Amino acid sequence: MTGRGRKKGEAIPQGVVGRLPVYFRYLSELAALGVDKVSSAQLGEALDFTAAQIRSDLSYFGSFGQQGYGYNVAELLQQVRQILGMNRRHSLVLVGAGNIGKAIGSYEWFRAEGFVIEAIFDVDPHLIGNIHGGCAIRPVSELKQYLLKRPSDVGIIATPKDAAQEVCDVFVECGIKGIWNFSPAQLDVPDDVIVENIHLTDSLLRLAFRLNEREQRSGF
Amino acid sequence: MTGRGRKKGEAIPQGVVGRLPVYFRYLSELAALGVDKVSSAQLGEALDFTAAQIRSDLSYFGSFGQQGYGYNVAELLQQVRQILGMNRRHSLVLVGAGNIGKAIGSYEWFRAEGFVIEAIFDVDPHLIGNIHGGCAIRPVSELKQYLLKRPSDVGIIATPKDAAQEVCDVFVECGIKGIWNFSPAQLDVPDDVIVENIHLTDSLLRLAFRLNEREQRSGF
DNA sequence: TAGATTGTTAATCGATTAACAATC
DNA sequence: TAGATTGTTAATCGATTAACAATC
Repeated sequence: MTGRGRKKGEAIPQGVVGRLPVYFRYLSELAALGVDKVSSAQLGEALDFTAAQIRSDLSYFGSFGQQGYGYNVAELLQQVRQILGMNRRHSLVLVGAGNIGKAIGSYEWFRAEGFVIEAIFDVDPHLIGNIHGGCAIRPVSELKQYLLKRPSDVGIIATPKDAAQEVCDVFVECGIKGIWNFSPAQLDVPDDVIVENIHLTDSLLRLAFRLNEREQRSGF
Repeated sequence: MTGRGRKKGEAIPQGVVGRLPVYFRYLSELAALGVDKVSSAQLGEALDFTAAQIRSDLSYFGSFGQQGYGYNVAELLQQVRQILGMNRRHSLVLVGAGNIGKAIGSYEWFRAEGFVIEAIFDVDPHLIGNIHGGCAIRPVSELKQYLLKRPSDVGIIATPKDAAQEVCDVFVECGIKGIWNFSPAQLDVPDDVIVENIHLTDSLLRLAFRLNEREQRSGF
């Protein structure tokens, strides 16, 4: 029931962390379709991983399958949820109510999974007071004061690059430990603060690189 | 001048591809600040990589530095641009004019770097004809016919999950070789088509996982 | 020249995979 | 029971790093 118990305390490799949400996403789909069992071989086939890798990944956290049967979809999904820390509510604050901010703020899935945006901030005086996803937009000058009264789990940065580090500093000062950064800035934070970046430009450039590589390969 | 020439033809490892845009981003910053030289040690310090890794990454593509000096920023930036395939124009079509679509469409940096959105499509009849970033929004029913007349390098999927595969299939059918996917769908494409995903939910879940892990470590 | 830093090799480290005993 | 599939070990593979000769 404990799986790879000997590894307790060891950090989980990046690769594993990266695949867990993929497992979650696919198991959710299977559950929604009413599928009730799945084997590591089937998961691997669908997600383009090897079966061994999936079993090895899961074994960092426990033993969730049954020999000769595979995994119960609902149960494994619940376990993955647990592993990802989804079984508690997370409070988020969002800074930046431009297009990206609005996109994030209106993603219903987040709220449904317990990631609740509690407040939205922006510098633009024209936006202040507007309601978005049930939240009034507040002036960013009040961010610090707000956070000191109502601590938050995650701070979202959806500002232009130039404002990003400044906002980040306020987050850190107010005790936020998780930052979700949509700006192209490379944020500087203390060791105990976790930053997850969505760098759109990096993503597009990786695509451009691979397109280019592909052309060289076939083109001539 | 050729660097690791012996490796010609070998595929470039994922890790290297992932770091190239980071180099590009930082070199752009240095160039904007007027810095004219940089060593692998300084790059490593700033970006949290080892100096050896940076030199090793670059050596896949050539020899761009000088012993005892380091790298000329402007020159290395130009080389990285070249490596990433940024020295040519890319045409993009965008499907989905919701918040995310609008965010992408209004990102000036893309256009400035030669990634030009040529057309925007949506299903919503209310949006048809609206101008966004210089583009009229067209009905998605015309997507195929449009692409057959005006081939495009990259197709962007900014639709809800349910429409994603369908749009993807049209892209593939019309010869698009690069797909930038913002939907949570796991797209099914032929081997010669490159998909670059921006999975917001995966990103948030990685953050949640690491926050959770952090708490276990320190919390008790 | 002396000092600095590259590009590359060899050594190390870590992640993936194949194989299989355990067992449902 | 026979067949299937797990969790885990050992082998393999690949990526990172340390070290250094080359040289600006």
